[in-house]
Amino acid sequence: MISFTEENYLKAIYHLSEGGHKAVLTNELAEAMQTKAASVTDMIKKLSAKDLIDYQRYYGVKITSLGKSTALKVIRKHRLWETFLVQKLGFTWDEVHEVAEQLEHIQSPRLINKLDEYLGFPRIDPHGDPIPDQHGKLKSQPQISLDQLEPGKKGVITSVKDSDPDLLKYLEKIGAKPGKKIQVVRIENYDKSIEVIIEKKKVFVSKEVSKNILLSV
Amino acid sequence: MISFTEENYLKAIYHLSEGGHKAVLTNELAEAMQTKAASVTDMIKKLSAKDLIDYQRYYGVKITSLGKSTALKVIRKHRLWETFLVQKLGFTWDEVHEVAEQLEHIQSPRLINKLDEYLGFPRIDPHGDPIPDQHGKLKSQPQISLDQLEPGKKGVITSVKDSDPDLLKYLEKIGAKPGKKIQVVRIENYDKSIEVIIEKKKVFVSKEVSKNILLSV
DNA sequence: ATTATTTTTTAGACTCGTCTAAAATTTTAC
DNA sequence: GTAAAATTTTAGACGAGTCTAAAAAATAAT
Repeated sequence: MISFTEENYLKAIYHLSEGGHKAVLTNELAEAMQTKAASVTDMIKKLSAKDLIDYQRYYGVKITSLGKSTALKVIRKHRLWETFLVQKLGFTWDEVHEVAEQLEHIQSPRLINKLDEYLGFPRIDPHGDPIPDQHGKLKSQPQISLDQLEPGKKGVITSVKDSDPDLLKYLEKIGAKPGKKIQVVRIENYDKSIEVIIEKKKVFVSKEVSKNILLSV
Repeated sequence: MISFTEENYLKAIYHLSEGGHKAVLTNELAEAMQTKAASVTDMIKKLSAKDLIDYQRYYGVKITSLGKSTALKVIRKHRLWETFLVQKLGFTWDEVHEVAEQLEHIQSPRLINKLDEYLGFPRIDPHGDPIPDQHGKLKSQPQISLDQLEPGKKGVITSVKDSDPDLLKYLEKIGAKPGKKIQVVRIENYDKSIEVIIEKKKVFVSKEVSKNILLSV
């Protein structure tokens, strides 16, 4: 049986490795998990013993295919619960992350499949992130972040990277939600802040914010 | 902060004490929690230090009013989730207990109040048990168990004590669900099994089963 | 290429919840 | 009213997950 904590580590490794592509360093993981490097090393050994990650001392970890599908099953639950909270209970998209962090650990395949059905088998969550299937498989469309888009070019917002409530409330206010069209007007050379058009309105966003807005082009 | 385990102990103490009236003995609690008496003693000290129970060594524990409302808030969550699972996700009443045992520990007053609203502020759960309010207050109607009803007398099934799936499936089959009228025809002297009429049909139930069927008269 | 710095790992300890075995207390039996 | 039996508590230990401090390995600097 996989523990609550192990699931959280695995999820962090999945995200930091950008879906299992990069190796993840001990300190990165410690930062992400709000813990100390020594604790990470201990946990890494446990996950490695369960074949969820490949571990070589001093070289960081890589997630295995078993680890990846395990992580994606947790992410599936997280995103389905977020969808439920927004669509059925009337939460706003900046309120759901914390609660979903708890709900994602409920163990009941029957529950999650019934929930999926109840929600009408949604493909994306309220932040635009794709929802993995029962087997932990994810179809991901190619996407780039707003800071990589050149002036004049257009895209459609697919999702938002960070789940920080302040960021989400801000994006809500400027109308930057998944599904909306966005066009880059100008990039300020000094600080790389970007002038964009969203729903016919001109808006300025900082480079920091633009890195969190993901687009399909 | 109260832990997952502490919540479970407190709930067990509440139930074993029949709502806080009786003192609960260490061994009773060990039996209920599927653990050893020594472990119970340790946990009792922690709950006592948090003023959730009154503890005198060798004499068992009594739940305090703080402990009682804490337990009832957990029970509120349990029963609201059970109601959700049955009413919205299409679970049957014998399938919900285990999942609700997990869901009841989710910490989010906002979530549980939104859920309550979404369900239309239900007063009872799928087993007929009353749902406590936000403050951990419970209105309980007086009820007796079927084995205490005399021949010829009638009652309305209010709830079912045990949440064992086999019992619930059996009661479903014989039509003994909350809200149904029930009349005692005869009590067999030898084994105290009872012949009853539910929805115009004669049914025999054992004493063991009859103790789990609660009625208002 | 040797030293200095950063990163990672080990060693030992702490809390939580659990256990077994032994001691203390209460209850029951005679 | 004392002995036997049952119950409860203490003592000491263990695994999970965490920590601090120190050692080891890798990376960067001169």
